[in-house]
Amino acid sequence: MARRKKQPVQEHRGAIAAAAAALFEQNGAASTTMDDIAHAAGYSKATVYVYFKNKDEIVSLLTLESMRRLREHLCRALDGAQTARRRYELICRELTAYQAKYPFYFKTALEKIRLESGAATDGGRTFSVGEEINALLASFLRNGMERGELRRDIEPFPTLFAFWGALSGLILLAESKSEYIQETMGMDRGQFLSYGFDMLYRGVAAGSEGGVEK
Amino acid sequence: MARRKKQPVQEHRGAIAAAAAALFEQNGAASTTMDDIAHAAGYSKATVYVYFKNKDEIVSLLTLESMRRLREHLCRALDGAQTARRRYELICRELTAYQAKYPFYFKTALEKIRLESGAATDGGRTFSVGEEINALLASFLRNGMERGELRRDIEPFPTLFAFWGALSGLILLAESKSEYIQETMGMDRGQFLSYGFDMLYRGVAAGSEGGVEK
Amino acid sequence: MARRKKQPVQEHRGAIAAAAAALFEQNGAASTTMDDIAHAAGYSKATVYVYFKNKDEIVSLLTLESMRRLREHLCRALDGAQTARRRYELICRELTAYQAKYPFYFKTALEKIRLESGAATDGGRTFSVGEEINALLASFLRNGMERGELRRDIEPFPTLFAFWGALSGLILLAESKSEYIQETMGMDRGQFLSYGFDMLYRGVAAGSEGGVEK
Amino acid sequence: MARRKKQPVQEHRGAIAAAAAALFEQNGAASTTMDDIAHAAGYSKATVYVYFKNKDEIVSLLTLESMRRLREHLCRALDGAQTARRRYELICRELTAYQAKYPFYFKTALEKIRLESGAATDGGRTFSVGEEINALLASFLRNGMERGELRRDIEPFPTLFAFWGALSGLILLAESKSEYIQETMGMDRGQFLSYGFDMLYRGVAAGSEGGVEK
DNA sequence: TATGAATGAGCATTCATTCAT
DNA sequence: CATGAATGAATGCTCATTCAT
Repeated sequence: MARRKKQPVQEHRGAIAAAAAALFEQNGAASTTMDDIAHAAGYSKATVYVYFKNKDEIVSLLTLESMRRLREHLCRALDGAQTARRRYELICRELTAYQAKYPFYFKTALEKIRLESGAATDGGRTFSVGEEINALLASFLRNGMERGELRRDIEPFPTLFAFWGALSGLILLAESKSEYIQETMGMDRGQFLSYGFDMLYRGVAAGSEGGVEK
Repeated sequence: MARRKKQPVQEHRGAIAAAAAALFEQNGAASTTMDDIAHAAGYSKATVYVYFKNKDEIVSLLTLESMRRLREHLCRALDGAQTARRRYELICRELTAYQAKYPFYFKTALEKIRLESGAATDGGRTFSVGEEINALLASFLRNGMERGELRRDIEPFPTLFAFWGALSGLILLAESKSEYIQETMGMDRGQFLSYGFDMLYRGVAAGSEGGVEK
Repeated sequence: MARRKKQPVQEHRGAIAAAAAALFEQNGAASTTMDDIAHAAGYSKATVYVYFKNKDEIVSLLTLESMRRLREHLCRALDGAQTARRRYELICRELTAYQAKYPFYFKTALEKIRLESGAATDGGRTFSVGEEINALLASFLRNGMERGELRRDIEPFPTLFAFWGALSGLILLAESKSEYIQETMGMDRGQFLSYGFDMLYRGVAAGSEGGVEK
Repeated sequence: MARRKKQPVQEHRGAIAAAAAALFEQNGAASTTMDDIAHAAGYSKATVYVYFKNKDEIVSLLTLESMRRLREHLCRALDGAQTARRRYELICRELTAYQAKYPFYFKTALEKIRLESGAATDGGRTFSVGEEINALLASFLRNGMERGELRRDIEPFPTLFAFWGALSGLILLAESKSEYIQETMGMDRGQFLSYGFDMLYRGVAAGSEGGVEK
């Protein structure tokens, strides 16, 4: 009896969250007002407060969602192939696609991954998802090492983090400067990213072993 | 006549900018009010508006300054050594030091480098400095290739950009998650960054040539 | 037919009023929201509006109730003894006890007694109860005069009102400053009130007659 | 130089406070909005915030002022006569006049006197003034006892407090029910108050000694 | 009757910006 | 040139009240 009525709540939350996501995408979360969100969602501001306690709660929900979506994308990538090389390509492809589809979500997820240690944004679930993503990538690295495709002297965790930093920086730059890149190098975003992804991969690929002395 | 009067103007602008920079560093630009800046600089708020049209103009100037400072740091790095490997190390060291000293400036510069194509932030000068930095790094890459230290099949511009993206992402992540890194891997920020820098370098170092087939 | 249906209505109103009273007691009427009341009463907010037109109506009802309760307490006091002195003591005891038990109700009743001439709070019934209380106390005074315990030159109504004002002020002060009183005079609330009650009584007791010339 | 400019600030504060006091008088402090105050004072809401940090600051200032004014009135009363009886009359007259002139201030002062132990409303100064008022009245009582006009068995502090409670209750009731009093007893406020003041005085006057046995 | 749902009208507070002097 | 003074426009958030079902 109670259940039947509670369904719509999630729909309303979803509608509001969707409107908010779109606005956040355009102007950032800070510059988006509750009024904007309410109006975009077709509700009054007071109604938004019926479904969300806070502006923060909206942001948190969006963050959590973006993290989960990212995790799904990565899971799919790892499941789609066996070789490390191929898996890496899929990871990059998924990340790129995800960024293209949900730029705000992507940015948010990255930021959260960078800062997750902060207060529990959505009951700590965001943090957990971040950990899961880390675990996913760590297993990818370990598997690649075992297969002999990746260098044996790399340490999974530092490598993983370094990769995260480098990959996210790369993708973000590719997005914000795609026009510039197109003009000065005649490459579209995808080509540039492929180039960058390759470069990063070479840093961990087995063939590079011992190649560089300090 | 005009010159003589313009000198003090620059001094006032400088004093205000310095005060603003310090505040931005601590609380971020958004959370710093014009009141804060005026007070910290020892001027009245209205006076700040005599020297800067906008809050934005202050931010832009600071951005330009941060870009210039960054350029100086990089120049010093390239001048400090001959081998590509050593130069790379110096670049990384300078970047790390710069980030440690002026985290806000660093972030700003990176963001600007990523987004500079936007409106003329300070008369287009910011853009120019960005171009200079790019040129600087391009020459570093080319020189390294000529010396045989770097792979001959890399293309300077895409590589350069990919490097920027990756490096900035790496440094930013190292900063925002230094605590987490320390706890989970027992590495301090410097060690983690060294590890990441090495990884990135291997992607362009000569020894890796042919090591990876697609 | 009408009667049978109206019974439950009173029960609902009672339940809501009870919940409201408890909340008002804790946080005051202004800080208590209709949501709070509805939730505490186990109804939906809209249902509360079925039984009460207004928040004000709830407050009014509670006021009426508090007046009635006060009247009962006073009746009991007057019935409990014959001498004026003893009756006075009982009145004071009842008032003090009532204030201790229902501070909000007490305050409300006093305020209403002071202001009742205002708009008809609950159909004028509150006013009537106030009148009854006045009559009760007037009869107490008259009886005391007849018995020779109270001064013969006092006029019942002005005395009665003056007593109300003085007594309520005394009790309210005793409550709000009980801590301060304890600290500075080493008296607890009850002792202080006894002292004050005695003081007031001396102003009307027979023995004081002629004692003061203007 | 700085001084000359700071004068107007006090004037603005004064104007705002005056407007606020008038509004508080009518609708109470809680129901008066900053908008109301600003509008009544002829300023914009933002300007009010230039001169007062908070709504609370306005309330606090008004409270302090009302306490000080009350203290002045009482000082004047004590200075105006030598006999306790006459002094008492002057105190009552001053209080009545003060209440008639500044009903809100009066109410506020009484409330503060009742609750002063709370947080420092205006730098603790409000509390101090309250203490001074208490000291003033205590000296009045002691002096009256020494002169043989007041009972020797009264204890200054409890008596003082009891008097405060009773007097304030009396005056407040006289004000809020003046119409009712007029109608039912044919007395105006002043007459009623005189009557009540006399009644209270008899409770402490020397002649009443021993008149009442328990 | 009972209520889930929705909201209009506010509210205290902030801040970048303007302008007369 | 420098500034004291003033403010319009928001902003996140609250709550009594209404209404269709």
